[in-house]
Amino acid sequence: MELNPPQQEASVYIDGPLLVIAGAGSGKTRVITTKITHLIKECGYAANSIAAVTFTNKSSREMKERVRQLIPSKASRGLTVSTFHHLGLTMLRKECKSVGLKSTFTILDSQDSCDLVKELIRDYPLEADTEAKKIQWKISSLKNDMITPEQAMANASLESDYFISKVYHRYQEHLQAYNAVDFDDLILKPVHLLQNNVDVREKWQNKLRYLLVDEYQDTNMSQYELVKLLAGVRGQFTVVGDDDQSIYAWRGARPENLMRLATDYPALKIIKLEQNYRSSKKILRSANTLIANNPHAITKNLWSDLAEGPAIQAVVCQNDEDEAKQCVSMLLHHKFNNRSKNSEYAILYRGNHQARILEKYLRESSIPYLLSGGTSFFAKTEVKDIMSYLRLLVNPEDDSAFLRVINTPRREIGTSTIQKLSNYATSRNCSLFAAIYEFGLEQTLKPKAVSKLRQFGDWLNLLSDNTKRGDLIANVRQMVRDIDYPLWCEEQSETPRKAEAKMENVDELIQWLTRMHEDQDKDTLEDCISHLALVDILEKQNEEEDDDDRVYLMTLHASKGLEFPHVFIVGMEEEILPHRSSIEEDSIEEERRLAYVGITRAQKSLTFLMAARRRIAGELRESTPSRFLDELPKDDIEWMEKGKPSQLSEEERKKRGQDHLANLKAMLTGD
DNA sequence: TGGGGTGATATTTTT
DNA sequence: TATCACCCCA
Repeated sequence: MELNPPQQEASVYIDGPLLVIAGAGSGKTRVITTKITHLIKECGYAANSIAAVTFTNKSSREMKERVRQLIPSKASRGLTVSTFHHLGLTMLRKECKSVGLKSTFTILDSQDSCDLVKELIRDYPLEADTEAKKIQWKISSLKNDMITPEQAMANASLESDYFISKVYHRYQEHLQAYNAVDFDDLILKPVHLLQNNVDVREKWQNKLRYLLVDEYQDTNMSQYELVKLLAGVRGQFTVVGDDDQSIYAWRGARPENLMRLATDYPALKIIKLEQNYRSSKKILRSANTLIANNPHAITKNLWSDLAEGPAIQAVVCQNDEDEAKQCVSMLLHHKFNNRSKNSEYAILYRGNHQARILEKYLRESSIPYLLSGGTSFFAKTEVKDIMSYLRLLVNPEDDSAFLRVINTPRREIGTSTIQKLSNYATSRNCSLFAAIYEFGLEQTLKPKAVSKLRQFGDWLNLLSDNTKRGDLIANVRQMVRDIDYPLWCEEQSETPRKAEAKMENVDELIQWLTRMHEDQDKDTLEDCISHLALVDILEKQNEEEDDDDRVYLMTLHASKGLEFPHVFIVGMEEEILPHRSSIEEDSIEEERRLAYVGITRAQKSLTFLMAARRRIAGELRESTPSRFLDELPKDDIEWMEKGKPSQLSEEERKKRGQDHLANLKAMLTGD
């Protein structure tokens, strides 16, 4: 398939900074990947001087894959396709000395940093009403806005803000002391480095001579700054985004960054991709009509060449149970009539809790589904355990890893021993690991406890030595054996099946390590581990499980960037789709964009569902149809009411419903 | 150490 | 109303 004229223009334009406004389904990834190959093949750019930046591991993987399809891997060797955070990490690894980090620095995940905040506010029990999660969130917001603790303290007008900035200050001090960074630092530290160090800045500007950024409307302040610093005055970059798909302002994204570019780079060229290759005319018209209710800095007229398509359905159900039931039954009907596969359907909703009831009915009808947004692979205990061992192996000073691992599996080192060890380490201002071998420890601890600790320390030292010399992966496997981890898994699981699943996860982790070790020429364990900490294997697992045919179940947020032939959006009600708090905070526009994102996921058919009554926080409440439904073109929407109580008794209806489902199932399976 | 009882809490989430 | 984190006790 050929590129259309604006796509073509965007992929060959290299005379200066370029902003591509890419409407939903307009083929932006194709433009980016084509442009990368164009830069390498036609414009003489070395692959290793090009960086394409995305937000998620998933999209960066996808982009890598698509580049691979376009040019031989030899030609793209050295090309950077990574997330913002990966790019930041790469820079930090190379420049850690300049920002006061030892090369062994570790990355705290959100759980770790939350624990750290919790620890920090423990000393202020009076202020504990604002709990750790919220404070962590605010610290993160400040960091995304590039506000230093000092600035935050100076700006704080409220007592609570002042408190938060004080915690922020201490938080940063502790990170420094731990030789650790959090996710936000992966962007922020490189930004500060490039701002303050001309040599380093020029070095990176010369290394990365062309930048491409995807989903630009999702960049926050620090990411904007990073791109700007890397691009420099030369301004050789292409950014792609869509202001109508900005749905992450609540976590610091600044969609106005799109237009800010025009100010910062007067030479900015703007190209719009307005042909949609995804949705039927009716679906696209609905999306356009809806989003026209938002103010626009950039006008855009998305059009489609595809068929008119079937009417969009809006189904009013009795209550939330009924809504889920109708949704599943309509899906089943549709599937039967169109002989389609489960994987052609997606059910989208505003909040994760809405998934539960859908799951219930999907299970009842034995429809397999894929729920996105479960516990991430790295949040699983077994993975966290092994990761902590690995982190400790790389950096024995990593206290949080030490604490997690010291008595897992059990080593008969109890809380009181650890408490004393920790006190001692604090007084000597050294790491927990270092404290094990201090002479003074014998005064506070029983000899038995000391010998247990040293036994652990000796083991770790030996393993660490072996790892430096011998085969990395073999040593990791040896470690898992040494600690009898399979046995521990069995003890921790109710069923042998679960223990097995845990060990499979451990194995998956090691396999990832192996792969990384082999193909990304990361020869040291520490490189592998720090990279691994940034990769979400869950996504990978999902993809692998994808080949069986399942209905997709996900939030509207999670659906961005995806497409499905048939889409159901449930909970089209006031206080849910414009969410209640968004109504209160007067941020309807982002909610409208969220609805827009949902609608534009659909290729062929689109169905809205709503419940006339809904259980919210245990209370049955009347609900009003979402205002967004009123904003859609009337002629394209077909309204219907379902689940009206008939003369039949509740029992009878229930039975008929089940019979109906059973019939459908029989038709489908007994085909 | 794990289970049970209790109380708070109820958007969206990636790295 | 349902879930979850947290705490305490055996």
